[in-house]
Amino acid sequence: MKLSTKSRYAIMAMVDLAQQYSGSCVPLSLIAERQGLPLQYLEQLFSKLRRGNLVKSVRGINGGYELAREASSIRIYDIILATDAPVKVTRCNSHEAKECHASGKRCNSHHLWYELEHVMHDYLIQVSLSDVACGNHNYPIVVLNSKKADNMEAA
Amino acid sequence: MKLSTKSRYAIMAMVDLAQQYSGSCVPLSLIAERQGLPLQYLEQLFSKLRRGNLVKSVRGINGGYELAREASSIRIYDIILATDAPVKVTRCNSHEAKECHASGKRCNSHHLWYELEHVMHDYLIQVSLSDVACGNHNYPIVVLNSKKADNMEAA
DNA sequence: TTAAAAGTTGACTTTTTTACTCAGGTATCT
DNA sequence: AGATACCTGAGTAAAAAAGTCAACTTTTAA
Repeated sequence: MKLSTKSRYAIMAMVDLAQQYSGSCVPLSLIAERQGLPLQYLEQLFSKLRRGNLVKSVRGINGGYELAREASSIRIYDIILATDAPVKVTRCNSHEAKECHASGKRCNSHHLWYELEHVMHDYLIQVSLSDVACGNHNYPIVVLNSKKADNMEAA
Repeated sequence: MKLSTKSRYAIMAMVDLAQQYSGSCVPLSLIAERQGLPLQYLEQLFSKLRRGNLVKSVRGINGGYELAREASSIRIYDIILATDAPVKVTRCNSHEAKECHASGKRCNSHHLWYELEHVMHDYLIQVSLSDVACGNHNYPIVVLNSKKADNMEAA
């Protein structure tokens, strides 16, 4: 149950970018050095981040990267989505039930993974890049609607 | 961002066991057939489940497995813990900061993963085997304390 | 009491994924 | 022009996951 380094490195680099940015763009070589990440691996990741419209690149001398929009409007989930596969916990696809059970039906624990994915997604979508860059602590808790439905009308 | 099949198979098998049990124990070969899982792989997993005190084994002819206690008191997290590594999303260990950043300090997104792990753990600890076996839907939501702290006093 | 059924174990192998590296190319500024 | 930095795709070595093999133990029904 591990996340790949792709997203982790990408987030480290994006946080670094958000913290260091001060008007002019930042070359990847600086980020790689500061964060201790392989430069050429970062280049791959930023290629994806650019295609995902999360960063803008400036070529040529004194070139580099800058955030495409404000850090507070970039969700952590956006970064993961751009650099890694979407949040899928198992290989049983939430919509289609192929590969899920030999019979073609859904496996008996299908819904469990669906809800776990939802929980992860729900958290990652609420946290922004600026939250992480500023070191905000969010103290998340998971509320089950079936158990604690008193003062909540969530779906 | 995927969970290994170890936990997934183990949970499928445990759900099957919880659903099929009716007084006498159930041989693994039946579970393997019903769920379409490799028998000898299941044997490995049940060996761990037994060491984790989640199932009891009965040897000899007409032998098999049964739950060690009521399905409602077995948490999904227990099954994952017994068969797989604990819920760790990245390789930066929540307590020690080794491997986290080349400098030896914590990486800049350390806390994010800590909270994500917490969210997953918080969900998986609240759902029981019987919930899954009975097909209960729990509609979990994630509440951030910093944003929606109005009517909650959670830690 | 013996043979078959089922659990138990550890080592081994195959496959897939991860985490990079390499080599070359392109755009841009000085 | 040439240095700097972005950009891209292919290739690769190491690690992990997924599954297999073989041998062994316990128990019970015949």
